[in-house]
Amino acid sequence: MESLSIGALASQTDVGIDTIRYYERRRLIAAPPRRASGYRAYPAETVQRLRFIRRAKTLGFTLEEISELLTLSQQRTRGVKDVKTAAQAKLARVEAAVRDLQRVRAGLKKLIDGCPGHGAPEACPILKALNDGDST
Amino acid sequence: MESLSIGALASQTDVGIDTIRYYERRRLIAAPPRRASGYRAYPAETVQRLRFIRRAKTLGFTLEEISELLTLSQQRTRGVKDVKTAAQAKLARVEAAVRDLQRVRAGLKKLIDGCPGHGAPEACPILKALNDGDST
DNA sequence: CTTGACTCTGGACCAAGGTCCAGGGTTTAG
DNA sequence: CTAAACCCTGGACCTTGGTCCAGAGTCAAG
Repeated sequence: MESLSIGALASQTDVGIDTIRYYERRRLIAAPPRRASGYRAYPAETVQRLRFIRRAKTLGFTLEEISELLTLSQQRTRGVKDVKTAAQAKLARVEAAVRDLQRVRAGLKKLIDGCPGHGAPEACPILKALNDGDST
Repeated sequence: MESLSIGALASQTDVGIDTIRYYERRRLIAAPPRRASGYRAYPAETVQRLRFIRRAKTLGFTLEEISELLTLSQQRTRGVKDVKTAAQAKLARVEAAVRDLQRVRAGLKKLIDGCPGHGAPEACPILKALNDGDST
């Protein structure tokens, strides 16, 4: 059996050593067997697991959510349904976040477009809106 | 001169007492004069200032950024230009965040649409993408 | 005067996701 | 053999924006 030191694992997955140990504490990856010296000896498939985590993170999943995905993905058939459901729920949260940010974007843009960029503070709609309310 | 206790200020602005003291530590609001008892005695205009902060927060500004806005808005004419510039910079950051989230949204949606929702894990594009990469 | 509501300070604590450190032991190349 | 590079543990620390607490003092109403 090939086994990897934590350093080798870190460089193959581009995940920091401290982060790998942190994931172990968070139980995202199993505690690996140890050598006589106490060094962690990872089975090769841990590479896959860490890459899974990395990719899920770029999709915006939290570690908590990834933990659930990992558990679900282990179940042969039931898992697939639940994974899809979880992904759909996440999609809904992402879409809500997009809408929130777009509302903010529109508010900011409106203020900026109305601001001459010079003159007295009273003439600046940005300052005016912040001071007087009506910051739609 | 009217002056407000911290509790009165809190209820007029809908900002928590602890939060007001926190803003004082963060120097978003000036340390007010004290009564003989040590109680804070706020001038009436602090209400405006706290509302300014609240509105800027709903526009997505961080406390750090709000601190800058407040400083800038105090300067008579130079301030207006800089406030506009700061708002534009913030708008750019918000727009970048929207784009990031939309990229995530598209990635998630694609995976979900390709997932049958049942059957073997190998047939699920969500799990496949997370395991094998290519999670565009 | 008494009671309850208010305020003070300093510091601890929370989420999330790590990062870094000291003070050791281990492994490996030369 | 030695030095560099690696690894171990436990715990402290970071960011952001607060929130909560204890133990003490103060204020207003009745």
